Amino acid sequence: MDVQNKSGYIAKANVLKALAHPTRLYIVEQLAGKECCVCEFVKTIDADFSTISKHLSVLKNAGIVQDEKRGQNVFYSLKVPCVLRFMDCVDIVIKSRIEEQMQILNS
Amino acid sequence: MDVQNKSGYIAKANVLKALAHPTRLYIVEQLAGKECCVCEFVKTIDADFSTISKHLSVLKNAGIVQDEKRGQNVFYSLKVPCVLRFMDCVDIVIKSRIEEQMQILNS
DNA sequence: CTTTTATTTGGTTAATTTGCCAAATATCCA
DNA sequence: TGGATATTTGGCAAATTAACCAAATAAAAG
Repeated sequence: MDVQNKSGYIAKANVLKALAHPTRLYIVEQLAGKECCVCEFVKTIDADFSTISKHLSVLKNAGIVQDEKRGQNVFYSLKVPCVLRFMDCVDIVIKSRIEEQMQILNS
Repeated sequence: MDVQNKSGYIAKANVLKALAHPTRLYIVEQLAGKECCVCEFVKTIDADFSTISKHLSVLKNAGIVQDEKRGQNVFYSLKVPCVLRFMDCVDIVIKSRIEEQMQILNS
């Protein structure tokens, strides 16, 4: 890994790091195709609202979501919808792991 | 996020977490289409070989790569090649962030 | 203009991750 | 067998991340 590429890998890793949290994955999935108000996440996620706000800001800083204030509320939406495609591949990884476990059990 | 889905999100996040490190991203890219010996990573990555070995084991435990010992060497290969598709979308996120910076500068 | 509601920010502590060193393992070669 | 090479594992200290509480900010309603 030569020096000029190193910062590139750091930048890429930071994007993935922003997604690599159960609550943030949930948020991103909820944002598939629609925008959501912070207030909705506060209702459905079992965590302090300040914690939820910080998760949203991690996603925003990573460039994955964008926000817009309207009245008292802040609405978040996906800025780069291709992140939703990650989920399919992640599911394949998990399924492949489960199949492996099954094979071990049946042998 | 109801309770039955919670562990699903944790599992998915763990897969992404395994990818969310510059060194591990580099490793995964190197494994695109070919297998690599640990010894090659030891040559090209500027870190202790024990550190590299641990990164490989993180990827292995996540189910992303597999290993095979042949003689003195251990060869790693991608088990779930679809992870390579992540890179394209990550690049889009980063590009979109850069374009945004440009617009701010030009306004 | 004071109060209420929605959200963000600051600060602290606990948990997790990372990287190095040293030691253990395993294979190969003399 | 004994030594050299390749890789993994254990352990520890430093760095990063996460969660909560309390306080700050901002818009809306009374």
